[in-house]
Amino acid sequence: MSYNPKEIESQWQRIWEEEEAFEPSGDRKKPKKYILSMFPYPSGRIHMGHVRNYAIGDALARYYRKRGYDVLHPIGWDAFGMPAENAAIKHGLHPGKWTYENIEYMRRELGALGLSFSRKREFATCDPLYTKWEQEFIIRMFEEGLLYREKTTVNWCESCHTVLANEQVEDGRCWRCDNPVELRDMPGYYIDIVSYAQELLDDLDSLEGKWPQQVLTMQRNWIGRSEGLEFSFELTQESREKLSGLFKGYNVFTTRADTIYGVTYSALAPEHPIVKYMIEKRLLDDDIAGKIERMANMGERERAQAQKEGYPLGISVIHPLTGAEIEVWTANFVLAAYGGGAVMAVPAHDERDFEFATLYSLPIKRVIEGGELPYTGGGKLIDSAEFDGLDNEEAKRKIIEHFQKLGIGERKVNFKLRNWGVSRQRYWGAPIPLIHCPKCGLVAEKRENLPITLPEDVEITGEGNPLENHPTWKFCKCPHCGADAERETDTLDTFVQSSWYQFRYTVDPEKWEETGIDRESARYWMPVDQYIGGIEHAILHLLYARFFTKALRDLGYHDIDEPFERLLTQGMVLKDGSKMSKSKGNTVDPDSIVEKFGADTARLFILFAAPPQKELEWNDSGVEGAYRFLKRLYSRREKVKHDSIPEIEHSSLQAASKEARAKVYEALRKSEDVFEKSFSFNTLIAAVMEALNALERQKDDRVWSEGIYILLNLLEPIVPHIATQMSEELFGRRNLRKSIEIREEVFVTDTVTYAVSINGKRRSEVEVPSGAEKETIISMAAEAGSKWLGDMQIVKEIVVPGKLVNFVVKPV
RNA sequence: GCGGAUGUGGUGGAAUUGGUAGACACGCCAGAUUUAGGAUCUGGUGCCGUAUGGUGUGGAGGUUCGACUCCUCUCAUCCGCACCA
Repeated sequence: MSYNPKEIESQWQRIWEEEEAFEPSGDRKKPKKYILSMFPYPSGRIHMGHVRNYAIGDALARYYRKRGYDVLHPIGWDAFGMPAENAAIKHGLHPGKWTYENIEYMRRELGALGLSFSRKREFATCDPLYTKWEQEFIIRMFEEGLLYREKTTVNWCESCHTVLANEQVEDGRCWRCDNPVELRDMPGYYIDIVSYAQELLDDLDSLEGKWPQQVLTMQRNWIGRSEGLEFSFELTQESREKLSGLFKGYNVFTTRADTIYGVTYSALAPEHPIVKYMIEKRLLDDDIAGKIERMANMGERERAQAQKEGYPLGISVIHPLTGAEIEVWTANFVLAAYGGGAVMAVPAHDERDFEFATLYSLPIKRVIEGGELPYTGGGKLIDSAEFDGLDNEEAKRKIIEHFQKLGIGERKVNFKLRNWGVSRQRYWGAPIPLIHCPKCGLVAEKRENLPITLPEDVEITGEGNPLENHPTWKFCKCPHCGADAERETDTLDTFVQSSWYQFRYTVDPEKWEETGIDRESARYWMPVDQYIGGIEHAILHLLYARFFTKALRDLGYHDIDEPFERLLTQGMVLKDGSKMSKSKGNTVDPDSIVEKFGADTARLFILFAAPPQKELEWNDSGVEGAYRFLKRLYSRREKVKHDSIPEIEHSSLQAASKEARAKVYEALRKSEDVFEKSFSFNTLIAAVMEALNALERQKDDRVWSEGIYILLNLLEPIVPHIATQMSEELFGRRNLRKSIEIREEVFVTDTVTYAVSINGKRRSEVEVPSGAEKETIISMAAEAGSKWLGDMQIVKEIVVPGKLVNFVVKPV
């Protein structure tokens, strides 16, 4: 009977389903492993990236299950979001119906890959039961002041009709639809992630070596901590009067307190309140006011690329140490959202300040010795009063201390990270469970009324927020005073759902009604031992999920600090050198590969073609090669004549059989490192292929039986169907139940091959009895290399045990 | 501009971490089998050379008995950040 993947695969998938083979046992005395691949968005069909992601996770889950761990390996659906709503606009289909139909379809596709997921723990984030607990967390955050409402300038995507968080703007464009982002002033909800910035930064150290360096670096840069001095520039008397006494001054932040004596002007962001006030009160020329407004309204990206531009405001501040008057300008390179939207400018030692000063012929004053201006390096201070002669690093400390002593400035830590805007003006998301009461203000919905669900009867047109437009949904009573009130119609960013799903899986499904996160289960299962997903989430999801973990911990839901112990970022699947995409027409449909070759072939190819971290180039003939290997493996059933590992006296075997056993056990020895550390499945598969090749070169039945017994054990996590089928047939699956002991004796050989090199160049080789004395080895090697040693004087002999002999020679 | 990563046959990729470079696979070549194609099997396959041999891990130096591996410089590609004061 030849290899028939379809039959074998559907049979085992059915059996696993019936046996509920992949549910965790719940036995808390067993060691645990929580293996999690990032859950998919139910877009409609799976793609090769999914296959890769889940093939890696499944291999690990199956490996640990076999090693006796209780394994949690769940799957779910990141089910809220824009595409469902777009489909609704286009086809008039309700987003919920569209989503659940997609889930149904994709569940079948993933099922056909034979992935060992816990079925009982599957959920979609749009399930009301999931929303219920999420809304409770949001209410708790609201009560603790961690979630707040504020009107600010936001990133607005006109094509998505919604606001975006900072992290979701890439190169000034929407991360989802690539539309340029506009700035708008709007009220919205924010989560105070910045108050966790320090912990989020510090705990990255504990992930060192367990997360890819690249991701750690990206997160550190995104959080962007910097330390410096914050002080206030006081306006001159005359300037105060000009501003009707409404402003005394403003704060600035600097990391270069050492250059304080080099300040020659100061600059405000065009959005700064003082600038806004001056425009409003027509304190500037109309012409200039117009130009400033145009600067302020430029998009983020546009502005970053624009030429430096600025205008004097006709006001001055007083230098806090020298008392000198300093001109105040407004400039387009000053960011409103950072450090108070104002800077002290030191053109001699800052490139931006220099460029600006040169452009507008502003004074430049050097205060640090060193190279050409602008000079940003270190050195001794000059022209800096009592700080002259100090090294600039020391001066930083001393000057900050000086400010503190005088009570005019503080040491300050600033972060680039900004608070997470979670409002979305869309329908298909989790409603924010807050209510606007004309008397009580913004209040939380009562717990017993959760979840607040979405209305079914909506018209989704893409114009405006369907919840806002719904005739009745938003009208309610205030939970405090009973007055007529209105529900919040914004829904939550979908990244909120994916920020805590890793905890939800740990809850026993029987308790899903009564609890959102169960402390005891979380303590047992968390953190996720191995998380697997794409690098594109290096900031977004991974930062939010880390933050949520800490926030929920502090709200008393569990005791975990970091959600993901180890992270593997898999590379993309490419075809013809570029990412598979419909627009390029270079996609390969997983279903058709499974249909033609079977799931095992797809899994084998994808794990064999490249290490998981690297990009993977899809190759049709490579797939056929994988299929060929499985066919060959399957046909070797006939070589197996024993139903377990037979007794073998190693020394009595012929050389080829010894060699085969050594290859088999080498593969076995390699497997632990591959599954637990390196994840280089490609090399394990190569080792298995080598072992099979070596088995074919020998004839001993017992060695065959032992070899197949072990190789199937190693292959089961990678190609589970064929491995289980053959194991069932040949060994009653006994070979899959536990790890197999390594027989060290197979690595002991009678002779060892030594390479013979002369001056580091390999010339020959020689068989040396194992255990030979150094002198024997050298003389045998000299014999083998005599052709090259003839007229030479041996200066030095180097013996690397078991490897080679190197003769260092020179002409006589 | 700043930061990070990667450069090994025609291709995907190995190399026990300083010790025989190119495992394993794809492709290709030759042969066997087959009515033919496909499939399968056997052998070969870094480059130059008929050959003894030479040469070879992006390039140039260096350390070492010995370097894909360590150091310096350099080139290329990819990724991330991008006025964060």
